[in-house]
Amino acid sequence: MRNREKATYHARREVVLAVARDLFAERGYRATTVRDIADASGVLSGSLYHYFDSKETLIDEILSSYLDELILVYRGVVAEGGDAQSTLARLVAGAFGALDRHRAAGLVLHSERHHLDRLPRFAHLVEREAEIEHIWSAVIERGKTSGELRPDIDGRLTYRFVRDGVCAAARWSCPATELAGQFLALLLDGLRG
Amino acid sequence: MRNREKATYHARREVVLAVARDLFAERGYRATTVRDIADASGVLSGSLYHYFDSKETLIDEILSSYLDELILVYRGVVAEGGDAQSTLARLVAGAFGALDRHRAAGLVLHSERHHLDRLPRFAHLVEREAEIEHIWSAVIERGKTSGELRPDIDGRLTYRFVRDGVCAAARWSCPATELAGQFLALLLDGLRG
Amino acid sequence: MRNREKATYHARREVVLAVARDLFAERGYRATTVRDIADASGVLSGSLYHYFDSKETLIDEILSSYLDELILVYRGVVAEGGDAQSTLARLVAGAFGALDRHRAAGLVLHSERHHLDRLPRFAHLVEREAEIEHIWSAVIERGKTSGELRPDIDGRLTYRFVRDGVCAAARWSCPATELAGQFLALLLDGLRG
Amino acid sequence: MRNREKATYHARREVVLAVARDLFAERGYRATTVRDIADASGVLSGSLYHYFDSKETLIDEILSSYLDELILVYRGVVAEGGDAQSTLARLVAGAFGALDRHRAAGLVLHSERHHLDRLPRFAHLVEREAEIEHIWSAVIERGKTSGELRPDIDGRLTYRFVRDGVCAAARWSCPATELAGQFLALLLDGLRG
DNA sequence: GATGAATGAGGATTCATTCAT
DNA sequence: TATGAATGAATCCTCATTCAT
Repeated sequence: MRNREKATYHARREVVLAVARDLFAERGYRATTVRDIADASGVLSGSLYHYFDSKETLIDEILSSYLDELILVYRGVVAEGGDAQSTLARLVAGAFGALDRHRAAGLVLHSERHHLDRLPRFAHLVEREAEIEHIWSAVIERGKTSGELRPDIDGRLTYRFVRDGVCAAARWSCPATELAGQFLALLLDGLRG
Repeated sequence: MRNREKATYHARREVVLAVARDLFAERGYRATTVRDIADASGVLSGSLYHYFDSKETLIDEILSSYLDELILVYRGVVAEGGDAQSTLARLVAGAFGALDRHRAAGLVLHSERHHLDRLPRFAHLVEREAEIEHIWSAVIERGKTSGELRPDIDGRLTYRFVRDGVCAAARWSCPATELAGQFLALLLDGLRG
Repeated sequence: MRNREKATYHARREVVLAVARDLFAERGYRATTVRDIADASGVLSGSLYHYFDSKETLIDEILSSYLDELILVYRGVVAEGGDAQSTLARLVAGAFGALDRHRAAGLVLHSERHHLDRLPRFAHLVEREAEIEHIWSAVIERGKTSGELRPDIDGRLTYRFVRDGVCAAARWSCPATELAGQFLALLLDGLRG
Repeated sequence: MRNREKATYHARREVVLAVARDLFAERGYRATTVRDIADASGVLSGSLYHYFDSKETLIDEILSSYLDELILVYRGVVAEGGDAQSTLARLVAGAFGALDRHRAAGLVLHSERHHLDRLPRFAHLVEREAEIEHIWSAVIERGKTSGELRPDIDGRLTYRFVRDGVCAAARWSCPATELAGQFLALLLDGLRG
């Protein structure tokens, strides 16, 4: 039956994707071979190409779905309104929440962003990250203008610290909410409190 | 003359090392081939092996000299004494100072630490990083005990944020001292100031 | 069909193995390149790695199957019982029989045993050869005790002469049974008869 | 002074030759690199080429001096006359005596004869070995004709067993005279005595 | 003579991808 | 749709030999 076939196809595609996610997270994108993924998925390497055009398509889907969610969440946070501080709080919470659901993507992005960014294939990653950076920077700059946040700290720089700190956190085994809490505390009030 | 030859050898070795540093920084360790380095150094690939046993030796030397300096600097900072806040200030300054002189090492460590850590060849990196982590954690914990620093933030987690933030900063084109200043301000007092 | 595919795979694997056997026999193990084997097998060099993990695996399989058969044959001979002389006769016959079916293995072992024995990968060869040496020595020593064989000749030394003589014989174009006959006559009664 | 220089040159040449002998014996010809020899000789690799045209020249000299001596000894033995048995006894003694002074040559010849024989460069080895084989065969055939030796054993085959047995013996740590004695006893009267 | 850096062809191995079945 | 053998370019590394100094 047509539907059953479609469902099967989709189910297997998801299995492969999930396996790839795990392996990329564990070993890194480049260190994981297509055959590794096929073996761990219970299919043969040739069959992978029924589901995905290439290894790049695979990681692209993993990364894109992370960035898509991230952008969606961030846009939602900003749309909700509120002062800069509470917005930042919700951005941080959103960041760790998304990371929790896309650990592999966070890890790969953290480890291999530089490498991937050089490939034309992944130009759209750069664009998406630029939008994210813009959202954060805008919030911070608004806080500086309103006097909520100190004026002597660069928004873009701060975002970068945040971005890398969040991704790095994917490597640590610690509940997302706890990480988010500590991170926010540090970000807003610093070690001196 | 003997001395001249030695000097030439050393000079060319340094050229190769510098070229490797640049390429590793730009493209990443794995994405840079031995031939890339040879080409850019103006020698044939086989000639590289006069200077370095292997590609791993090359990156090892780059990373080790960074971590060696880092440990030296950090030990000096701690030995100088002072309260936790001033110690942290000097640790941050030291971190950015060392990074400035070892940009490639910082970048590689940031991007490929996960991959390198899995190779037995680089077990010593893990050890060295553990010592560094210990130094930082101890300072933070001391500050918490003395009341200088807030007690609700985990020292090890904080160090990890710092470590990744600093390494990530190697990718940004911004003077080290400015980065250090912003970073320290953020670390101690947070965005709210 | 599944079976057909398996059969094809196996058949081609055997082709590669046979080609490797011939080339190793003709040129020696080290002097034969993986590409030589691939070319002579009608595949590309990369394809060899579907069938064999490495060049070492290839020679290992060739040598192991020889030694396995040799040990099986020798154990059978000893289990059959009989006096020392008749046992020796059957050992010699068995040696030349196995050599006839594993000429390449005999040649490689003869020419490159010293080299291979130094590689950890081939430690098991040493063990297997030790067992073979033990079987032969035991038979000779038993003959000396029973008075069938002269007491002034060292069993281990004799076995070594036999081993190298047999392997060397693989290089000569002469029917195995004739070789075995001449060899046994020489071994038991010497040139003087 | 001219003589002094010549003497020095000759002395160093001998050192290199001796070192090469030892390394070839220990590791085999192909497994020993020119640099290994240079290092162990206390010269630099480039300097080796003042003394020897090539690695092949080096092994050639080692092998040739062995075969030269062997031929000289064998010719002397035959020229001395005597019956076939005593001639054989002196041939065996001569073989082990020469082997004792040229262990490396014996080992290399044993392990890599097949490989070297394929190179045009070493065609003369084949010729020299043919002469040696001729000498031995002639003695054995003479013994068969005179009735001293049994007529059913092929002379050439016997010589081959001897040749390989002797070379193989170079690998065993056992005094040459003892080896010669055991070998001769086995050769003439066999295990049955 | 002596040096030792430089050469460059050639070695084994890997792996994303293709395609006939 | 699924298979899995085949591809072939690319990778790191080796080493006998040369040659400017």
